[in-house]
Amino acid sequence: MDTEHRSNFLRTQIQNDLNAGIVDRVVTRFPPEPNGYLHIGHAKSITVNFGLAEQFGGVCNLRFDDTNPEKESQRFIDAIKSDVSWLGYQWDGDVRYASSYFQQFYEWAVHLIESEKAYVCDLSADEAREYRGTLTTAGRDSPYRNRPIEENLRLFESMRAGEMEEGACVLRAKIDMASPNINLRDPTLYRIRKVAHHQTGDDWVIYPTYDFAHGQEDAIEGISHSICTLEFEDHKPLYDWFIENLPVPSRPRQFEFARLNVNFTVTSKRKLKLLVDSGVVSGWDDPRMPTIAGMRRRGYTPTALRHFCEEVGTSRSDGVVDVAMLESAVRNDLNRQAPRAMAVLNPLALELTNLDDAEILQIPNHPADEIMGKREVRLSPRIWIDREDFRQEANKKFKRLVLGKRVRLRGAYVIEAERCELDDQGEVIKVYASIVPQTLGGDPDDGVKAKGVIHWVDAETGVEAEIRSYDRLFTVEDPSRADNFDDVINPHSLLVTRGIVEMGLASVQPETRFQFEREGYFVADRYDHAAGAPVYNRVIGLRDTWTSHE
RNA sequence: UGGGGCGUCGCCAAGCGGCAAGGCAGCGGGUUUUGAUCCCGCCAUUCGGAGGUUCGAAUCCUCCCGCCCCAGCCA
Repeated sequence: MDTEHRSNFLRTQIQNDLNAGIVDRVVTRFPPEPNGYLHIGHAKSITVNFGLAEQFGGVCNLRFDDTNPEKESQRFIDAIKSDVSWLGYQWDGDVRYASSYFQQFYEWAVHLIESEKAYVCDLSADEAREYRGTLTTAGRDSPYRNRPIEENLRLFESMRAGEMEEGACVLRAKIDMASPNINLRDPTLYRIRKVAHHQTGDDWVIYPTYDFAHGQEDAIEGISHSICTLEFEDHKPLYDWFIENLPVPSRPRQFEFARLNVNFTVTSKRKLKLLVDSGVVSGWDDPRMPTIAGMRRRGYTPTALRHFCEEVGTSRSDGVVDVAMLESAVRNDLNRQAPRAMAVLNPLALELTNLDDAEILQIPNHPADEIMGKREVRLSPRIWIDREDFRQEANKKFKRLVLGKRVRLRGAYVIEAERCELDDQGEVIKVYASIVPQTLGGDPDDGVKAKGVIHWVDAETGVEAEIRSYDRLFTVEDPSRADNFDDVINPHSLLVTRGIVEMGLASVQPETRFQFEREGYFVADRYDHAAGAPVYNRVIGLRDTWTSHE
């Protein structure tokens, strides 16, 4: 799919493994827990995992890491599958579920008990924490640590049979309570949770922890490179311990990369959920959300997202990527693939005093791509222009319409403003202008060129549309550090107005993207746009190197 | 002051002992019926700091400094 690959440590690692014959086929996996919507950080993980498989001719699985039924649901599974597909990736075979390996995990847990490497511990959560010690002091052995194998077997079976209450006990690995790596201080393998599971129903009342499940899931699926984020590096010794002490079918290895952070946005499920629950945004797929569903609705493209992830690279150093990089990727793709059209966001009436009958003009859909063809646009005596594009007087830097001066109507004639009407407040309510003859395909004969070009929409055929202009959700670079979310929410992140769009824009399919010339990129809303009642979201404005110079 | 990571241009990031890629942002200039795009040019004698090894170090060694992660029966 994407052909250019810049160097990074994962690609180097995999290439070396292939060269050395350590692996003969690359198999990766994207393993989300279905407890929320995917966000930009997951997009990174998806492109890394699927991208690596693609580059090296391997495959990538989509596996739901559903070991904690309390927070998970089918709704999230559906949303995640949809997001991955939308990004343009196809997982190998069927979707996998950690829950479909529960019986195997149970048997492996019994295996550990039988080899005296796991035991049932009756310590309460609080007691266990106390026994665990601290970062600088060793932990103490649980008083249940040396229960006989038979007793452990009996107790574990009892846990599984639902004869124990939640929290009464857990199954723990017997490793080293004095390890400087806290993950090795007899970690929990199984806990009792008497809740129905979205996939396995009431089959189980004990569920494996991430640590006990993940590596074995990878082993079962023959994952060659298990890629995760940096915070799991401390878990690798444990990951390897299970692989070494269990009769697993393969020996996957874990590699970690730094998670993606983007300034002016938050990427933690907890905080995103807070935005949704507090009503700051309309939902997980609100166009201002950094969720994949949100960015999709905003009008971002899969290609832009994939290129963005490739451009930021994959390394092991923590960093914060400038959101401008994401916006650049979006503009870059849209500039290439979005047809041009005209829409007046802030309508001001203009009458062409010397145009008797309407004309049909042929206007190119893309300035650099003839293949996109041309469209017919009607020009009648009454049109709309943007209020920002007219001034009664202005200095020479103002390249738009000024009384007594000329400007080019995009794709049409050069016009000259004659006079304007004001209301009681002194606001301009209508402009009268005349067409300069012979200027359809060229400059005026008298040599007085137009100062600039403005967009317009025919008043007779233009259609009123709802325009949703989005801006960044937060006012500060690092919103996650704010004490109170309310202090850093941008109160102007959504501005709803009514504009006039050219006729053709009213009947397109939802999610069709355009560049509204001189304004920015817009997308017909995925849900609310309808023929005859157009709703457009501003994806991103055009790059602007001028307003700050005025 | 336990363990594990990371420090290369404002931001991201290549580089793996031979003399600092690229992208984003920024700044100049050109083209332009989008103040867009496109094009051209500029933008780290220097790689967290200090020593050392070497003919030669961002790359190897030592010490120091800074930042991130770990004490869920979350993932």
